[in-house]
Amino acid sequence: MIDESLLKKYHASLLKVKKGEMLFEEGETATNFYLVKSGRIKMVNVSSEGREFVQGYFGAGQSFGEPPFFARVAYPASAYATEASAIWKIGYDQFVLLLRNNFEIHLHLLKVLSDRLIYKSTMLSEIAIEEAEHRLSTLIEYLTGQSASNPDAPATLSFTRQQLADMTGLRVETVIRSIKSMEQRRLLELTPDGKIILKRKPK
Amino acid sequence: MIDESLLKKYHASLLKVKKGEMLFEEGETATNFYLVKSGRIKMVNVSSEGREFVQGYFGAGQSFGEPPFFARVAYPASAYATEASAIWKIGYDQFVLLLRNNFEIHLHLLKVLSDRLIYKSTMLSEIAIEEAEHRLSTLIEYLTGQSASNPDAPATLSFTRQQLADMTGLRVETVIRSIKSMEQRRLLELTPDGKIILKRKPK
DNA sequence: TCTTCCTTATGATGTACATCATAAACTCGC
DNA sequence: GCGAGTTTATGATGTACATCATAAGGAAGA
Repeated sequence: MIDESLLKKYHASLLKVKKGEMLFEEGETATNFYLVKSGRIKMVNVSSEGREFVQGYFGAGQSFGEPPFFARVAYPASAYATEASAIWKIGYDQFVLLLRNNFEIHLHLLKVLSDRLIYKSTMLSEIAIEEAEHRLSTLIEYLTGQSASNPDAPATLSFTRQQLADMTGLRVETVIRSIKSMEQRRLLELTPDGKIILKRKPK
Repeated sequence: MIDESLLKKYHASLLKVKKGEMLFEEGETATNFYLVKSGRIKMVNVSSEGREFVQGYFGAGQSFGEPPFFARVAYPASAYATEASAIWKIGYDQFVLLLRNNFEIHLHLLKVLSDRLIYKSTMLSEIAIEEAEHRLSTLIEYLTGQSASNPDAPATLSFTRQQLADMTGLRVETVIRSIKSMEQRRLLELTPDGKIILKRKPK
């Protein structure tokens, strides 16, 4: 969303990371604005008992880790590459300067954070007060909406049941059973190979 | 955080609401930027089975409902006054104009949204993967940090156990039992009248 | 001051989901 | 092209928290 020439103008540097490589860890202080040029980044929390919660996945064109960057506090989660990636990074003063000179980007960033806040608020209330199937259908609806270039096309989801579990605070077995049950009750559809989730007709 | 004369300059209007009055409801489209002048606003989601989840409380000087306003989508939660309140409201075009002419406020807003995003992310992972007592101590730590003017002073929390329950997705009885248990194990302290929670010594 | 509603409290019981176990299909790097 | 590690799958069992019930102490308002 931010032009590369603009990033270069404000002294952004390009960081190459291998699959599995860590970008930052929970607790570190945020000093850079990150933007994915290519690849895929995963943000996770790990509980005291070793359970994982995925805050989000970020692909080409998306920035991540902005909240602690702007709030100037420690990262509330860790980030690492799930595949070889190239990441733009830019320091605080330079980025603020960029914002000062580019109102539209500044405003767009407000929208990006707002979108994310809506997602978090939605999932927060889902996980807090709704049960497994409800949580899953809300997440699935959101994810299909995200990935669909054409909102009318029956988009297939490329997330595994394990990934859905990690984003909903459920366990794989529960996700597997819930999806199976929802499929039997025609609340969602599966592709012939049984692997990919299809969104049900939009209401 | 935004000067009143500035709000007036951009044609903000002052809205007076009585205790219990609704400001907007989940599903409505967001058309105004809201800022509390005085009083207290509560944002909540209600589940299909009638369970409540509180997204947040907002007092004097705080804005609320910005995410759907900037993202130009429907509210993900409802807001109402828990006491008689006065609220500044301002339309989209006017507010964008205000931002365009006031870089510091624009940047500050980025920080406000960032702070909120960090809170949501933190609670999301807590509720998803940690158990009751852990969730509660994280929330209590956050809330005491929020309200403490002096971070060293042993701040007392003025939230009821019901309110803590509504913010953690737990039920009152569980909060009561957890707090009692934590108090007995000296993980937190209670005031003599047993009603208010004291934060433990900062580590 | 009396009534009503909220808050804290505690015990008994229920349940959605986690956990543990086991396995077949599949995909991926070497 | 073959072990190693995912992914989907299903059954048996465990448990943290919810739910239900009941009650005493306070605050609020009429």
